[in-house]
Amino acid sequence: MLERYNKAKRILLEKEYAKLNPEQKQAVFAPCDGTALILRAGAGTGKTTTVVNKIAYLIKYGDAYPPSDSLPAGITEEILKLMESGEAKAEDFIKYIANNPIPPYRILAVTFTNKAANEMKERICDMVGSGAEDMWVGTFHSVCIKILHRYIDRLDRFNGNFTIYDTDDAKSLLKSCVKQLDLNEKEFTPAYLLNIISGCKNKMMTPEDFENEASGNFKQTKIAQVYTLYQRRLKESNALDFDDIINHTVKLLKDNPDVAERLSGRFRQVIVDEFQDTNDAQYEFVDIISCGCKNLCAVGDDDQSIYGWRGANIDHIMNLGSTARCLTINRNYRSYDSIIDVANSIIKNNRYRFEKELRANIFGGEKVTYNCCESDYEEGRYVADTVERLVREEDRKYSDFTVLYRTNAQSRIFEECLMRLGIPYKIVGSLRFYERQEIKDMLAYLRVLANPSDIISLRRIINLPKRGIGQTTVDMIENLANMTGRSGFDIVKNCENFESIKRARSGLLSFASLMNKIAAFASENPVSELIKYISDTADLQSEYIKEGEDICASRLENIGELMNMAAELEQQSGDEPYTLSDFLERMALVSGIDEMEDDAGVTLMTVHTSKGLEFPIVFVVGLEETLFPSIRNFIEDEKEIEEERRLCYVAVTRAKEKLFLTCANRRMTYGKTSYNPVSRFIKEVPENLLNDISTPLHNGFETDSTIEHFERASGVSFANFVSSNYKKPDFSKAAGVKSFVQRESRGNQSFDIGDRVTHKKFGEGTVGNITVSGDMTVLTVDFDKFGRKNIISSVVSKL
DNA sequence: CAACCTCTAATTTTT
DNA sequence: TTAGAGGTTG
Repeated sequence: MLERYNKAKRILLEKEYAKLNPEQKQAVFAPCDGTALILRAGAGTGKTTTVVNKIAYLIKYGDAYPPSDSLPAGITEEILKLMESGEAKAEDFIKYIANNPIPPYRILAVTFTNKAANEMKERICDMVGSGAEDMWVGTFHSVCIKILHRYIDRLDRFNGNFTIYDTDDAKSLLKSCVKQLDLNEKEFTPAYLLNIISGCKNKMMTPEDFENEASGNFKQTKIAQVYTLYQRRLKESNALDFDDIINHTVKLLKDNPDVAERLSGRFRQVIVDEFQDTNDAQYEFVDIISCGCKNLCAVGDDDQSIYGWRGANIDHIMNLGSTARCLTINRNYRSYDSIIDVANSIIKNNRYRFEKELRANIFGGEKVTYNCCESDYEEGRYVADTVERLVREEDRKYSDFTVLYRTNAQSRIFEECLMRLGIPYKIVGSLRFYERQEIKDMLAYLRVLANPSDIISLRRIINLPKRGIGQTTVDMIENLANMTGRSGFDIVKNCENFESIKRARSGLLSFASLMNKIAAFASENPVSELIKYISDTADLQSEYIKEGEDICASRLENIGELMNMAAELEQQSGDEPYTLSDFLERMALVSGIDEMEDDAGVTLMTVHTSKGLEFPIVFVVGLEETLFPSIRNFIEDEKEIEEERRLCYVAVTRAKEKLFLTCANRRMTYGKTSYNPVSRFIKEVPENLLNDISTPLHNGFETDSTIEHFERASGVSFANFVSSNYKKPDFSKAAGVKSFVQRESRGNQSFDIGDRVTHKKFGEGTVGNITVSGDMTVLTVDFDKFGRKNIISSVVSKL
């Protein structure tokens, strides 16, 4: 009877999830026995579907799939017969089948984007109905904020009204720190510092750690000082930057084991999406919250890790594999086989990855087209012409097409060429809603209201519109706030008590009374009304009108849009009060209007932005050495070239039906003409997989001869542009000029460290370092006549 | 404080 | 090339 029961149960469950393929089902039914599950899901393999089904299964049936060793209570011959009859659904027998089902509130699902979180939540709710909204589904940041709010009393000196500083705010604060420390502002730029500090935070390195590591090195010590001050000033402003949100949470959990225990005890299953993108701090958070990964289901694809430069550490997904139960889903439902073949042939050149191959499920697609164009302009024209042609010949819609490029700067030419043919297009991800000046202005008003210590926001609005408050006064207020430990706004209110800012008192007092009026209004009215009130009372319009009618109108329109968003959120929250803090938090963590507007047009975006999306027809453009792969990445080491390759893999796997790969022999870069060899990624694709329609002269497989051809034909050194004046801050590697050589086509040359070499333009030099990546040899050469550190890409010969 | 000039640096950006 | 920042001037 037990055997019959187990068999019937299995069949019923299999039937309920019949839409999934065997690999996906295996993932859904994987037992919850305290072993981490790692689900490697290739591009286009139905990852979200699998995860969503898994969560629904856990909620409904818990750990039902493994055979039971005893019959559940109440089961009778009659019930068993019904189960076996095959006409009923598993759901009808849920109480006999379910084994320790997981209540939704004991499930945590973490994603990287709001979009992914919303989609996941929605789909699960659709599947399991009511109750599912008790699940914790959110981004790392939103989940951590939730925890921080709940245990705010454990956080030293912060209170619940804390402000979240975005990248711009963080940079402003850093700039002010550099000033305060009286450091060279050219050497210590905000962007540079933020980069380093963010890197530290991603690795859980405190200012003290950094200082210890600096061990006397002058510059490093200075950076440590900035880092220390920056953290202090954040605290004084009752503010967190994006990285702090994660870091402070981890610290909170470490310092308060009772909290950690409470939370990790609560969650019976933790699901992390895009696991390959977790940084060290995020991993630590996951580790704590999932009882040392016991309750973890990590979903991701090492081949799609493209955020290493932001601290994402691919090692997490690679290493977890040794202790976890690993499952792979590889059947691709998105693209034609011809596209899959190209994708596979590129990605297999990476060494640091799990060996796997995407398997196509849709056959008979046309060959991938490759076109090496004469110039960047030709490339643009080719794309525009092709769009136009396919719209005409195949009745395609403009919205079927997407152009993917490596850098934003490339978009211009495509815009130009599309416009010329009257083809509508849209650029995704360029200017984000919440980054607009007027939105930030309005938010700054709201932030100061909620958190009077927020010095960065205070700075922004104290003289907006103009009230005759100058830079010096603002600096002074900041100083006074720092010294007295009072909030910036408090200083403003009491400006008469401070000699140093008395001169600006009329402006300051009018600002203070304005804010008081606004505060009074805020206490009685919802956020949406408040926005309108501020816009009118503060008279932001008077400032915007100076930029012209049109700009002013559009700024006001955007503020109106912000108001609508607030109104909508208020409505959504129903009976629950919707507070200013709720709104501000959301604005800080949501990138504004998440949905891509559906107006028909060709989509233009960077490859990074395209991750997770799919399009019928895709152009991957600018496939040239130095551009894609980017020159900044392959100089340093092999690991970064692999990330570029993954990026290329991501680009290629976006295409469902048609894929075009293009590059340009000649391109304007920084105002100079450059001649780049064809991307190695093109060369990694077997020729028979590509329909090469390049003009015969430049069918581009002989990279090295292409360089020489152009150097001869044009009289322009290929090296010219790259060598122009590339300086990388902190480039403390061996001094010298770097150069790369195509080993394959030169064939007979090999180099050793110390070899003397000669170059057409740069003369003689000594080989300092050699890195082999693929069939490319990167030489670091100290050229005798250069003192400065330069990077060139060109050809040298042995002396 | 706006308008103009000069200099400089230049990937990718889920939150 | 070109956008943005910083400095100078009326």
